[in-house]
Amino acid sequence: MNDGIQRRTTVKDVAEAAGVGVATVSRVLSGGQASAQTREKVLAAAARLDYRPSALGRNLRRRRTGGIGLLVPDVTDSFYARLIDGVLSCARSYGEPVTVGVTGDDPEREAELIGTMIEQSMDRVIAVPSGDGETWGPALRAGLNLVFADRRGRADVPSVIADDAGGLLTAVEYLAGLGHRKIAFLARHGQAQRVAAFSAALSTVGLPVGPDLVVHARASRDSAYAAAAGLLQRHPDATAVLAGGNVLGEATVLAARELDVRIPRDVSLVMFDDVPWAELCSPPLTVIAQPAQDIGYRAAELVFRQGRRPPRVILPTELVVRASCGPRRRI
Amino acid sequence: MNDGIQRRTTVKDVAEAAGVGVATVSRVLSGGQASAQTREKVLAAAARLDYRPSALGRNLRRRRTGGIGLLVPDVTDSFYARLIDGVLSCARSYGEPVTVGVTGDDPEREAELIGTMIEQSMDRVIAVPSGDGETWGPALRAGLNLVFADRRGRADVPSVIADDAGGLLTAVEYLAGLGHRKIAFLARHGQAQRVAAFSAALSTVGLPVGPDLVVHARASRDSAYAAAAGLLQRHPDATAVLAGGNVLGEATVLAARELDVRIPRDVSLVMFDDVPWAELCSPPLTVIAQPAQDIGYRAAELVFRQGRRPPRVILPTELVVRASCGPRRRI
DNA sequence: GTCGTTCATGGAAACGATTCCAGCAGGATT
DNA sequence: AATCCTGCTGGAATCGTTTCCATGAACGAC
Repeated sequence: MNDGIQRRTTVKDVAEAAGVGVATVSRVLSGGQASAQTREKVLAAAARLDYRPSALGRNLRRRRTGGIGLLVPDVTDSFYARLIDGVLSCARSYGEPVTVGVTGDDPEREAELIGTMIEQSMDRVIAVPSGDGETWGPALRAGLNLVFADRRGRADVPSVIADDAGGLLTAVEYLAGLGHRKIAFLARHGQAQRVAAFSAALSTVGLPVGPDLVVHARASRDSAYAAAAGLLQRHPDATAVLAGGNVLGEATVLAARELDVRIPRDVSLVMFDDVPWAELCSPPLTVIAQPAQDIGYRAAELVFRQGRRPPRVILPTELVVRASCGPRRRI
Repeated sequence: MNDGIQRRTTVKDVAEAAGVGVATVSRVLSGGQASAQTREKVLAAAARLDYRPSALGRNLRRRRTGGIGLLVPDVTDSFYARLIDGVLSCARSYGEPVTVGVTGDDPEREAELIGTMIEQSMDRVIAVPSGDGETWGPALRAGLNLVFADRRGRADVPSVIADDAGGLLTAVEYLAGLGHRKIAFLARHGQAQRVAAFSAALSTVGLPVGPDLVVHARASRDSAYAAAAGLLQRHPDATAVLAGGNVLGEATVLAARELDVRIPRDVSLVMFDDVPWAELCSPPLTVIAQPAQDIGYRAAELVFRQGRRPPRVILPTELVVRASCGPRRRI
């Protein structure tokens, strides 16, 4: 029984076994020119020794890791989980590893993770940015290939996002059509853009825009619950709630039950992001579906693309009507 | 404006700027011995140049990447998402990056990913193993530090798992107490161990054990749905269903609705894994809660631990009774 | 027959860090 | 005063790969 740890077989070993120089081995293995005879010898030796080139050596020489870094606020959130899945699925076809970091929507933690990425010489990074533009300065200066997903952080970085504005407008029109005049928005920090789209949608349908109808929560479930409960209690005149994400939607349903606010009789609810359980929920939730996986996949495609890239990719959203909205309640 | 890409500042630059040798710089920065005066000079120069040691150089020299690899069947599954979160949270305190791969419960893909890990010189890997023992041979021979999570793949690898057997026994006792005699188990591939525990639980309570009451599904949601629907149709005499995971539970609820099988009137359901939506579901689901995040965290702790490690860590599960189980229906 | 061109090949440098080892200064001990 | 020891320091080797460059052979053209 041999349970000793083997020394790694290197290109040198293969060269020796095949009776050629190391340069030739490297050339054959990376598809360079070589005579058929040598090629065969090298390949045979490599197979015999079960040789695997060390990514470390290669990366050091090339001064970059092919791999890609991925920064999301929360892996537990189904939306980001699907986004990650999309990125992984694209990266797999390139055979490149993906390193995942969780920012928790905290710019400081984000900056920390960016530092790690730079240390690792990651040259491709996909991120759902939480920090302001300047957090990303060092990353850009280090020359890494950056793509934002789900949010557009700064104008000079390409981004792949869902058509928030379109989805929100459809949802607001739908709610307005049901007679709702006071619609609240439960947002997550970092969704400034979505909040702006909400206001724009309100004024498009001719509803008054007030900042007091926007409530913010942090990334955690606890914070979401607190914000949702606060919203329902402090705004008894709001007859409809738009939840900015599935965690917020979940929190709203829970808080409503706790406070004995019935959906959709007392308050209507539209949630951003279609998740499997939205249909299982009681009542089934009307949602603005987002192509989370596609966002991840497209962002990965972009980050692998060498040449010039489109500054922005916008993917469509869709309002899926189920049973969580009804006519405005009588006060 | 300088938007040119900077050359990386190396230990050599710092040495030059501080007027010392490279060895001294390295020593100061990694906490070795140095006089207070030199230390200060080096630190100042490093700060001035915004020096960040390259992980590539370090890793090549050390012949290992500190980072950890993490292999799960599916990031979209809330259970594994939470497990990942636990691993990330522990890894963060060590400042080490985590590379995530998706196996899809496919041994072949798993072997492929193991290859990538070895190429990357990852020396720590946490995995939810899908392949048979021999898939992991190369990894062990390469000397990497391996810990299994959620499933125990082979005896010579430490594992962190939930107390499946205990949870199942409690659930089966509960269902038997409600009068159920024919309990079906909807399992995922790779859950052989859980299936065995199910059989054991049945015989403990004195119910007949038949392999026909166990139905298998693959990792995808589609496969889960098909399996659930098949189970409900082909086993009309089964009055209770145990779903081996949250995706399977979700599929069972959907299939039941589609087939007009009412829960819990027609069939009782217990699902493995407590997810936030279990409470929102109609009816709220009785579940066997698993500490998914803890499993990940503990596995990460283990993989970082240098010395000898316990061969197995078993974390408790808990039956959370909600409203998806009722007395045996009359046929 | 000689020259120029093409092609395969191998040695050596480079990437950026860590670490071994030798050198050297300065103080304590005999 | 000679010796030893301790503590700092810097040069050089090393990790495993890629790639530049020089060398040599083969071959066609003049």
